[in-house]
Amino acid sequence: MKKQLSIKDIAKLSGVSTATVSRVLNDNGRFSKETREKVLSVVKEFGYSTNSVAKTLREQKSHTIGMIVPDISNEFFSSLITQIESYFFDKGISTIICNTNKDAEKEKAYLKSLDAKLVDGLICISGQEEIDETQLSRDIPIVCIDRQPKVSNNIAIVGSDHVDGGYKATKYLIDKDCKRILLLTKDNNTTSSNDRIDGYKKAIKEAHLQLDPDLVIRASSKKISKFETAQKSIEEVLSRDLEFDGIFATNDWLAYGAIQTLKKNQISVPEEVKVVGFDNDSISKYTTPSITTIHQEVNCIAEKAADILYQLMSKPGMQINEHYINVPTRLIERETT
Amino acid sequence: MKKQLSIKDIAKLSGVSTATVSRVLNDNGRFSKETREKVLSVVKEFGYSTNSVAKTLREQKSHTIGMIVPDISNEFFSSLITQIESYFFDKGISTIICNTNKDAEKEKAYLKSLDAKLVDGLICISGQEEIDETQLSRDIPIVCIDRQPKVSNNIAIVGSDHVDGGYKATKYLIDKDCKRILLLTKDNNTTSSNDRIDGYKKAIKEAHLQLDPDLVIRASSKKISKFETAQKSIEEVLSRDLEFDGIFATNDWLAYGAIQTLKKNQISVPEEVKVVGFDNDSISKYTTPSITTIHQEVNCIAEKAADILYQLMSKPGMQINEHYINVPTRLIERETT
DNA sequence: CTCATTTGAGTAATCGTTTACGCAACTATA
DNA sequence: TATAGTTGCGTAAACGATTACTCAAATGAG
Repeated sequence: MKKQLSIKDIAKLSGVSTATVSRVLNDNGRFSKETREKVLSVVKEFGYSTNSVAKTLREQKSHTIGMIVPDISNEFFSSLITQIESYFFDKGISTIICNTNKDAEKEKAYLKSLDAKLVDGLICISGQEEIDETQLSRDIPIVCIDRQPKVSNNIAIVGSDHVDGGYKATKYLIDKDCKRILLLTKDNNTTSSNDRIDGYKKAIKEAHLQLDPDLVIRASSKKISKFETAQKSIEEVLSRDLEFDGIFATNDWLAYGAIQTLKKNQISVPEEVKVVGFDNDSISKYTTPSITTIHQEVNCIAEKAADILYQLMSKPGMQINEHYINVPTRLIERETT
Repeated sequence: MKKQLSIKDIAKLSGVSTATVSRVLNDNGRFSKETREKVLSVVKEFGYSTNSVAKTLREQKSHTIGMIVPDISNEFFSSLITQIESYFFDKGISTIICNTNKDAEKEKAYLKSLDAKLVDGLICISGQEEIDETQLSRDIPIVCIDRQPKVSNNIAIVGSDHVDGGYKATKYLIDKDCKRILLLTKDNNTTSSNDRIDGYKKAIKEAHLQLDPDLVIRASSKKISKFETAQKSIEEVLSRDLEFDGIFATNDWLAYGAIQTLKKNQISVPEEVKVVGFDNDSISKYTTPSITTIHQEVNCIAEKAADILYQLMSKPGMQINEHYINVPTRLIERETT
């Protein structure tokens, strides 16, 4: 049965006080070279490592950030996570990733738990509603990605310019001579997809095309994958004999599902219908035909979010000068248009 | 500036001692109905929530488990994570997910950090080497998934029966009349892929086919995606004019990459070459042709792992009776065979 | 040699909980 | 009316670190 060694044990073994051991380990305060050697050798020999719970309690600082994410299996999210986590790791800060599975209750619970764990910062990625930072017991620095806070007191919001992304995608289809463009999206209510839809509408209006509500499909995605959601929606649309010559899908898996369904119905892409997706997910790159899509600059978003959060954490009381940081998107032309 | 309330504040506000507040909040010990009401109302009014760092320090129990995973963007892993996390969430235990990005140093650092955070249990998923549980300062219950511990003292190892999976895949190709089956795998050294290869060899030998080392491709996957890895390997194989009529790829993205590359080279699947993948990743289901694959029972693996860990956590000192829990795989027939 | 300064290290308070222990005030029993 | 048992709650000691205060000893300046 292993027993964790405490700083007291090390103090006793090195013949000094706990204060001295602490000073040596944190290289903070005064001690002679000899005591240093002595303490370090004891630490090494007996394999002591500091109890970070006690350290956190005393310092009121956990050297840890929390990250709330709706779905780690989403490629865009997992890239963000990986990069942000890596950024903070290099600074000696560890990351607690909380996967809420899009469950609002779970999100609340995790928010509370992170708060109680004294995390030094918070990154909140996407989600159905605003993030409710009001229930936090302390003023924790927060950065949102593709998400709004409830009271945007001193919270930065980083994300792609989704309106412009949606606009670019739609405009591109229009330029390719599409007249009736189907908008395919899931029925969840994230700010990012709403923005993309706004971009779509903007482009349609600007081109003086008819904004046909029938062409806007908010597909229910209960318990089924995005692919299947798209499949079902397109089958349904085809059965209604609704005419369309272009599809803007608000993510690549929807686009992919749509394309496969069109194929199955002997409708050729891009000849009869052109398709644009969103996210530049691997699937868009590797499928045949490869999917024209709107690329989000994940690296840039991750870096900006991490940078801002780190600054907020380092300088308590710092005020954010820019609340919204919009990162431009990029259209990637591929075979579906 | 918000200041976190402590139990002392609540005690003062309710006119009782901290002990009583604690007893009420944990419903543990004796107190009158009136004090209960009083304390709870104060708690509600002032929005107190307990500091779990202090609680953890005092209880020597964090109600938290750690999970070490090489790559959260892998679909199999992210399913495991989601399910295990959900299992423990329901039991009031939160999960810290650590993404090591396949970096051994990072893994060590995170292991140490989780140890220092006093996690009550540990799940270690896959990885290049054995998990080095010897550097832990306490006896933390551990369950490995597709992974070996360094000293398998009292550690359960859960996972698919990869040998059998590899065998099934290969045997199936053989039954479909393939004579020269290419094995396509990444050059990383995980136990699971090694096992799959063993299964391949077993099937080949059993059928008295020639075990041609040229047919075993361990593709280098440095800095490129699995798809590209497969692409490169197959191009290379084709340029060598190596003959083959079947491919067993140790995961679905490799299979997918291989299929697309064959197509590009006017080799038809399944007519000229039949392909079997592994994992039953979404891609295998949704691509055309859909990929025959070996399904891993993620739900079952996740549940078993979680169950065992939870038991070990609940009954300290409990001995594991079964060290290896092998979950059978299932072949899913699709269009590539 | 004297007095001021620097150096090294110990003492004890603190962070916010939980809980063993003790004790007064009730309640119940005979 | 004693006495035993129960109930409600407060006191204080942990948990394992950090750090503000001390203070003796060593060092330096004049």
